[in-house]
Amino acid sequence: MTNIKEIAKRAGVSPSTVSRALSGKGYVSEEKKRRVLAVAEEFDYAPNLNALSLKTGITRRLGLVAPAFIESVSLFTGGFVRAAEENGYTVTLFMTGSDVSKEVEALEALRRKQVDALVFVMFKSDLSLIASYTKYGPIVSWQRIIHPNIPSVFMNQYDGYTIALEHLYARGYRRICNIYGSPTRLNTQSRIDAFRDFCAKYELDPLACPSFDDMGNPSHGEQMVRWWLENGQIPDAFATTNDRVAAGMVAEARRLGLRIPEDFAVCGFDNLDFADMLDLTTIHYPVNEQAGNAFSIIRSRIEEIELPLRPLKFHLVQRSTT
Amino acid sequence: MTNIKEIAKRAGVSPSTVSRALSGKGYVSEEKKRRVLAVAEEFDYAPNLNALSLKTGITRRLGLVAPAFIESVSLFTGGFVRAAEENGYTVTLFMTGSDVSKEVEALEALRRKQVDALVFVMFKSDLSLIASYTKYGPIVSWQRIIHPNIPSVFMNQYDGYTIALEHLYARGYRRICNIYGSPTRLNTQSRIDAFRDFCAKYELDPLACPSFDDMGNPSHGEQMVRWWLENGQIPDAFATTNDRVAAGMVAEARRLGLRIPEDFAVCGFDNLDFADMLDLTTIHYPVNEQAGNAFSIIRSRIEEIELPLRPLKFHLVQRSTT
DNA sequence: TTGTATGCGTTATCAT
DNA sequence: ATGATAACGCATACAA
Repeated sequence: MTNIKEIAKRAGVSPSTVSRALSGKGYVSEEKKRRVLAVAEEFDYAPNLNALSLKTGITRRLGLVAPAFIESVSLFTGGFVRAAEENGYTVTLFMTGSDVSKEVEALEALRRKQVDALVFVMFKSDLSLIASYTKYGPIVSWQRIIHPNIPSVFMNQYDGYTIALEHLYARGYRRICNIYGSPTRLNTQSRIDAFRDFCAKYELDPLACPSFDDMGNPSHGEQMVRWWLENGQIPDAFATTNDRVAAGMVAEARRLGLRIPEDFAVCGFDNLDFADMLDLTTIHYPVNEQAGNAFSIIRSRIEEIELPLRPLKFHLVQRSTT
Repeated sequence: MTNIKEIAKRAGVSPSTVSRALSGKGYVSEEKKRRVLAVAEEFDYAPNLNALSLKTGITRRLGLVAPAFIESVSLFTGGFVRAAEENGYTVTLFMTGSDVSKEVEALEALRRKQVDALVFVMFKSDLSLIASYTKYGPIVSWQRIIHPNIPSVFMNQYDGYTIALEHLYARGYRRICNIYGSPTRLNTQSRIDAFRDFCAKYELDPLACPSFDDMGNPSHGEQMVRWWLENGQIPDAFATTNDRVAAGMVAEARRLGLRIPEDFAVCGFDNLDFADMLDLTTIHYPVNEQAGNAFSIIRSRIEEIELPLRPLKFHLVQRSTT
């Protein structure tokens, strides 16, 4: 509504003086400063951020790109928004539904200067496509990738998965069945490596139980329980790709009258909210801290400063399913 | 980087012709249009949205204000973002942690034209404070309030709660204990009314069991189970304020070796994701649709058009806890 | 159909 | 210490 020129007229000074008085940059006499501030107050002045963005080329807005706002994505979003707001940035959402064309829209928003930088929580586009937009602003990824221009705040799940396996071993389980996620993900490969090394260490047969790929939903967990019943009930423990699969197993086992951990143990991964409600043993994945690091990387690039990253560690949360 | 003036020079036309060619508004010959488009493509032209916002006074950005991004808030956010993006709007997040000063920051963002409108998912500020910002743009609320300038997309929970009570009655429960949320919320009052009318209809004594106020977390649910054990085990069913409290009850009952629904029944409210995993009977609350309506109200005000709102209905989701 | 000129609100540069 | 002026990138009223 009311702009700097208006305030200048009312206060009997020039627009530049008003600008200086309000921003605190540059010289301005105490008397005029007081007058300007009073007039600005009186006429309900508020700076127009679009003009500022145009002038400076900086929006202090960051884009967050995710397929949907469920569970761990929400957790990441919360952590990222908190870090951003603490430092005077604002976060704009881009929800893709795993649709590549929507991902491009987010990239275009960066190109058109709607945001200063982007964080991709999860994506499907070719890495090279995303990388071609880094010339418009910093881009970081949560999803584990390796690219010279796109830092990723991933954690190597080798360590976390090893914690799960060691825990199961310590509890006496020897016939462990692995339920993996997407085989194309680097994290899946890390888990496979962890299991191989674990078996070698304790001289277990890695092929004693079959493994399963591409699991991720509660329904997959339910499926696994039925598989267990119908195929000799061999495994005495399941190490799962995430808490959702584990939750599906727990729910289905209960419906079928099976007892956990007596019939078989289940270990989740992530430690989402509902893991507590289901009393699920799981591996805590510090999503909040990863989000904070994602922001720090972005900020350090935008403001050209060095910022420390918080070290990240998995840990076991033991509950009643093991 | 490259702007309209630059393209104009390269294409041998005036900036306004470029503007017209790119926007499709106004007359421009086919030949020049082709030339301009080719040059724009070649020089990687992208319009600067900040300049556009400054010029037009419209950002096509909406602010969403919420305390944190957990559970039903995430659900609402997802629905709102989807609706917004489908219509060419973008959503910026303001996370308040229930801190009033953070809510003011969101209001200020509206005043400073960083966003065109705001939706308050939940808030603590005085309604009059929020209302004083409606002169800067539309503001709508999910939280149930009544104010002439701030539409709310609430649903009257009288209906939903009645569905829960009728279901419990039909399943044979007669000693129903109400676990309410914050007593200052209008929705709590609606539920109290629903229970009163329900008791009258079936000639039940409304005071047969005590009611509880201000519950909301799983820990409150755990507390309720212990209360039940220590105080004569009177109620045969609990109608809870939300799924989180219900989940706490289910988890604690399991730990204590109680059987649900034999020892007592539990009915949740909301039908969040984990309700399915816990096999919780609950009342489905169409959050997505409410978010869509919130967006429609905002859009109708911004674009000054009439938009229909989707009718909303609760329904029962019967699972194994009743 | 096209081009010129102006303004959106702000800040930075440069005189004064 | 202060003010005039230009510039950020775009759209549009108006003239041609």
